[in-house]
Amino acid sequence: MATAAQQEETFTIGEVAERTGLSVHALRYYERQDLLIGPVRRTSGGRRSYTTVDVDWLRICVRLRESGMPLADLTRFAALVRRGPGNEEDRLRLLDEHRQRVEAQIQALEECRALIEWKVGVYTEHLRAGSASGLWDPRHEA
Amino acid sequence: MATAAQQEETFTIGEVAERTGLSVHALRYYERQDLLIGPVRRTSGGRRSYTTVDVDWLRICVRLRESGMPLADLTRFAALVRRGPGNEEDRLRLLDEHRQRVEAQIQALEECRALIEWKVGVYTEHLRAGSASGLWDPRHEA
DNA sequence: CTAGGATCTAGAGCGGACTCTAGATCAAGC
DNA sequence: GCTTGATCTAGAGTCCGCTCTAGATCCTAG
Repeated sequence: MATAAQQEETFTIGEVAERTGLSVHALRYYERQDLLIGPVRRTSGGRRSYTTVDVDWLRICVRLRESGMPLADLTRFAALVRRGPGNEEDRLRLLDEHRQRVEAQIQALEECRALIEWKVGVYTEHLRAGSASGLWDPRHEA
Repeated sequence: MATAAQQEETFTIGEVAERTGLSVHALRYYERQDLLIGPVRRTSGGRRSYTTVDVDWLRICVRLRESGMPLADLTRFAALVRRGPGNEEDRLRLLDEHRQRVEAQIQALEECRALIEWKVGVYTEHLRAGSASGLWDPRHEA
């Protein structure tokens, strides 16, 4: 059965590192920080054996981290998921708060981009108009 | 003369903190890191006396920092400005590199926002459809 | 059987950006 | 003159998110 086969698919820490972009160090660190949804299985020899569920979750973590969610929040979110159904409002609240932060960030970045574009324009103009003449007052520019 | 008066306008470190949103500690720190365009004047008593030029520059710094420019880059940029005309290409390059990073960041944030919105949708739907029944398998959700 | 690389644990170290402390000095109001 | 609050310096401390180390163990290929 394809379904059964898929459920059994496991990965070493190195493979997970490849698939998520995290380092093996970071993966162990994340685990210590309790931000996986379940305890990671181990092989007979004591090596970590990750499932596709773990990998998917970690990929989400990576995205959320990239967008500035602190590890502590991810840990809280993981705890909610781990606890199972019944706290969806809490999860929703966490996500929604983060969405607001993300939107604020986008806003701020766009303003900054406008500032940069304006400055780039100023410099370009200066360069075009008077590259040879040193007639600017350093006090009035930045 | 309004112009002369404006040029003479000075601020204490506390006032600059208010106007830029930086803490007085951060302001002194920034100065140690050489990211002001000129040496800050001092009053007879040894207190810092900032000019409007300083404040404007610091506001730009704040924006660039908010968008993720490292202090080290700001220091380099300040050094270029301090050195005066003749290195506009360098400044342009610095800004342009940063603009690219900002754009990449916006991109990443927007992808993340999409992910969050999707997740929020999933949860909302779950809540609407089956808040009373505990029929989800924790292994298949996050 | 053995050599190599991947993995293990516990814990130390690091880089960035501040933040805070201590002890002294300065400045404005009473 | 005195108190109170802002500022000064030098340097230590903090927080975050990893990263790296050491020394041991496991496993796969030859």
